Amino acid sequence: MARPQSEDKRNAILSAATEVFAERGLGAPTSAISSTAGVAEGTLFTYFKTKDEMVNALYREIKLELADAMMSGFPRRASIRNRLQHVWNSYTGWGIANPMQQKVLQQMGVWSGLTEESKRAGTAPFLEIEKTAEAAVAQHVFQDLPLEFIAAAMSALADTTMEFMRRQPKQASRYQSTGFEMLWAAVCRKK
Amino acid sequence: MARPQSEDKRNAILSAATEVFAERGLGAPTSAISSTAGVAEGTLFTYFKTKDEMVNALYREIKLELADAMMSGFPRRASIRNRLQHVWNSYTGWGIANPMQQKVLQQMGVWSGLTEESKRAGTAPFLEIEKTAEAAVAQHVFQDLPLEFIAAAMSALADTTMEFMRRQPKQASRYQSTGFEMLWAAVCRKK
Amino acid sequence: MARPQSEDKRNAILSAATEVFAERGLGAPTSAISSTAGVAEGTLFTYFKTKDEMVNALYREIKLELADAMMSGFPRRASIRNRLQHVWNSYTGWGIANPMQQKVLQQMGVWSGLTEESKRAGTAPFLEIEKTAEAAVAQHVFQDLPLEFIAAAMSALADTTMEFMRRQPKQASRYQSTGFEMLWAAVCRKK
Amino acid sequence: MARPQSEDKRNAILSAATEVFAERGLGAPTSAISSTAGVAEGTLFTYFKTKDEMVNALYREIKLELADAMMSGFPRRASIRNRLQHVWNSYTGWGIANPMQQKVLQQMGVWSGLTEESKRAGTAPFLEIEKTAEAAVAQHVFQDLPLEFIAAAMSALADTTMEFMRRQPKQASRYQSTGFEMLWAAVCRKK
DNA sequence: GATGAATGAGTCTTCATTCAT
DNA sequence: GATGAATGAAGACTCATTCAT
Repeated sequence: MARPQSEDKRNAILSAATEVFAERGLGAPTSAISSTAGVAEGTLFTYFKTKDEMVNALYREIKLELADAMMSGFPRRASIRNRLQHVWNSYTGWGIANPMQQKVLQQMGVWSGLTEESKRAGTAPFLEIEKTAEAAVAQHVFQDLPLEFIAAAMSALADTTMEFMRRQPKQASRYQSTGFEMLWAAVCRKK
Repeated sequence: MARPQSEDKRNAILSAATEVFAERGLGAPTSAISSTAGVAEGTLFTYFKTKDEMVNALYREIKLELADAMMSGFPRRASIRNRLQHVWNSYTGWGIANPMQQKVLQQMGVWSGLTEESKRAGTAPFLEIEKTAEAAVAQHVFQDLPLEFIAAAMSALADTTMEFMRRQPKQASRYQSTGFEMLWAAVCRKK
Repeated sequence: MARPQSEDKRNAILSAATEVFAERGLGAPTSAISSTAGVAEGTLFTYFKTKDEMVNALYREIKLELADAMMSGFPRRASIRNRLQHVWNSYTGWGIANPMQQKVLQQMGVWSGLTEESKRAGTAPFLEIEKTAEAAVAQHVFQDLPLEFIAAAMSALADTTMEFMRRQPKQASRYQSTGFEMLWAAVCRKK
Repeated sequence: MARPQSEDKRNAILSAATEVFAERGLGAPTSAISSTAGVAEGTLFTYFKTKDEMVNALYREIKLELADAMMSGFPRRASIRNRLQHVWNSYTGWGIANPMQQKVLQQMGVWSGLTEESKRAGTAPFLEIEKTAEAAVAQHVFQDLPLEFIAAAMSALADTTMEFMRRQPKQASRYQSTGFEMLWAAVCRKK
């Protein structure tokens, strides 16, 4: 099928939205986004039916980017600890490299407009990680807890860690590795 | 003197705000709040100069309530672990008992209108806890990390835990105690 | 009859109104007036049924003061020219001494809420002056024009003169006397 | 390109504003203006950022129209008296023909929102007249007074005259010519 | 009578969305 | 498809006036 409209323009809009939302919150006007994107106000609505739909699309886009960053170079055969460390490092690394995206993601966490479908789509690309976690539970490495909970805990701890990495850039790598040790300790089965 | 400002009405407004914000986000109209509170639209503005000021007031109010809940019965003389457990239990307990307040607090975490003063006022009542943490670090029980980081990590983990306690009420107490063990493991100095 | 309410408070309100209106225009809120007057917001409405009524009252009050200033020492027996000069000097003198009152009076000139009755009441105290003018017309000193027109012309010229007296205080007395000569020339019958 | 801003619509808004302001004062709501203009409430704000800006624009527009009326057919070579008479006649003529505009102009005279820039822009087109007046002073025809004062006096006298022309239309031309004679007498150097 | 909290209609302005060009 | 003017329903906030104290 022929790709309608211009992929470039769509990206420009989402990228502008990221910038604007990071700075002014999800309440920022669409006009600020279109002007940042260098397109007309109306154009936004030829790519997205409504603002809410656009925010949902952005959510999925960012989640995909994040998944990409995390899955690239994923050491499928390494030990569980190493795989988890990869996840941790790539997640926090991505967050530091993409502060706006991460900030927007946080805002979307308390936004009521996210559709269930978006939430589902947002978690889908992390399948590989889930498998690792499943294995970890099965092998009695992790505690016997729902994967979702472990994932959420990791995400929460990572967000906290990133915030401090950003606040004290000189200590960034120390926070990153300590954060991981904390996660590992938290998540592993106790002897 | 004429009718004095009524503490009741002020509370009704803040309480309505909690309800409305929890449901519709901080972007909810003030008119929804005043009507929920059963007062005229203008009345809100005799108690708070602007909407932003009202949100800031609400933030401080909730933080105070939370501090109250956490500090009441604080076992000043108990072991560090027991003190931390008290903190954990009372925090998660409060969050489960006051889901709207907790939700609103989370939204305020990504809200740009919070004044520095409010943030300061919001952390002030947790002094006792801070002291415990300081002692824990000094006694080499906790890892050598900034207190703020430990606090943030705890708060993040607790929020996550509460979410799952709410989702699976039957497992609530299991989540609560496992969550604490995770925190304790994460935060303690490794041998 | 016993004087109801306090004359003092009424005066305080009107005086505050003068001050506030001079600075912020007739659109200024009644609350600004009551607070300047040092009374409660509601008090204003025990002295005046509505804001409009209050403005009308203020108009009459100021006009009376002005009349007082102009009629005191009026040289009833002097020549027409001297009587007119007295009027001119006392009017401009009053305006310079009472800039706020004069400013408010000007604003009321383009205000649509002035009642016909107020307008009538406002001109009444100038009867003596009118008589002078009538005499001047009768004696063929003034041109044969409606008194009202002559009065309006004088008032307009005086307002202009005062404005310049205020702008260039060092030239004030020069403006005052030149202004009068202009008026006299304008108004006298030509040979 | 999309629909460009229409000069027509802008004019419709300013014209409606003139009508509404003349009737109800500058405090009239913008909604009255937009509805009179036959556009949506929001449309007004695509043409003018704020109400104040719109009022300033209207001021300049009216002043320009007035200047146009006064400068068209200005007898550059005629005697000073004839030039002044042209000014007088065209001013009062314009005022009678455009009562709403003139009323609005008067209201703006006591309005505090006029920017300095607008005031400057408003006087600029009257340069030719100023030159005449300068010449008149230089040639010892006019009294030695600041031009601004002479202009203000003329304007004040003209406003008064117009008011009476309007009140007694049958006497209009008599008022007009008498008014001019008064001005001329007032302004000329005395022998 | 004095007070000032309470009221709610009214104000300016914003903004998502539509639609003529 | 792209544009940006047009729309009008909100939204936050103001203010004259009322009324409980």
